Amino acid sequence: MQGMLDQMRSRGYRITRARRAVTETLDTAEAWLSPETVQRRAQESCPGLGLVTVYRTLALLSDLGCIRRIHLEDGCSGYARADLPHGHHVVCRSCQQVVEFPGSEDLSPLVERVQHQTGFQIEDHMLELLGICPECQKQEGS
Amino acid sequence: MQGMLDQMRSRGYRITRARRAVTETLDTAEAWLSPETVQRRAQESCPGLGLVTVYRTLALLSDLGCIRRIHLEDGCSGYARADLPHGHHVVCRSCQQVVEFPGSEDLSPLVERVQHQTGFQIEDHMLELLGICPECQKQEGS
DNA sequence: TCCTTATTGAAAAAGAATTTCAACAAGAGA
DNA sequence: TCTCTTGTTGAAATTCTTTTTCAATAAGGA
Repeated sequence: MQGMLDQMRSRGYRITRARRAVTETLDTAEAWLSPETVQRRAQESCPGLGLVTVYRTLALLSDLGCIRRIHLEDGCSGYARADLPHGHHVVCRSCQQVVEFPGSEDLSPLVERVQHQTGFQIEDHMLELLGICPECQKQEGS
Repeated sequence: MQGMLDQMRSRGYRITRARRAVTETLDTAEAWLSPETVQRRAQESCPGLGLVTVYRTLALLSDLGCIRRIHLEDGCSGYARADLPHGHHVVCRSCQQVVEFPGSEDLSPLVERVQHQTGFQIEDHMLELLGICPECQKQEGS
């Protein structure tokens, strides 16, 4: 979290109350958050925080690579902390919990194959795993 | 394409001029299409086709598994034909061309690993490769 | 503490997707 | 082929989301 604010600072962005609140909210969240949820939670430490500022800060943090958009069937406007430069997320379908996992060496053979078969020059990939987190598994069992 | 219409029919949906046009548009497209683009193209065989109907038909085809949403950095409202039950797409960054490639045996080790490390019960995944298609590579060269 | 200027919030605007509803047409049955 | 039922359509209105504009504010260097 210090990391996020530091990155902002080092790139010349000012550290405001609003940015601090949004950043902290995302940094301490276990789950992916919608802009509205970010606003609601961040308002606890920054009363009156506007949704516009939330959107702007989300864009900023996203540009800095500090957070990453979560893509789901029904909407892709959620965000979660991104600690790893080339990380991906496992997402819980029932409670929105997210856990990041590192890279994708495992993908190399696949990328190679597709590159060959399609002739595409592959430069990037997006990967996301969907499932049920341990906590929700327990609840389902009962 | 007959396939898409057949699926609709067999599930009791009526085959209308509008649905025929939207379905054909998506079936013959080389690239992913936005709802607006679908409308524009489909209107050639179905004049006056409304955007509302396009949205409805996209939702229907998506439910039937005939098309799949394309996820990109800046927006996820594109759709492309999905022939393979568990296929994924390679997407060209410069011209939006898409090619489907089959499954993900390659992913099993990764899924296993993440399952172990996080305790998540992983049920599904989304994967998309991004790059430059052969045609656009040539143009870049010149 | 002062001053410059990036940042903020409110309102307005723009954009995307959904709901409502009367008119229409697909297609089963006569 | 004609009729009738009912699913489907398009237009308008509505809702929801995101972006732009702009005057007021506050961050942080001098």
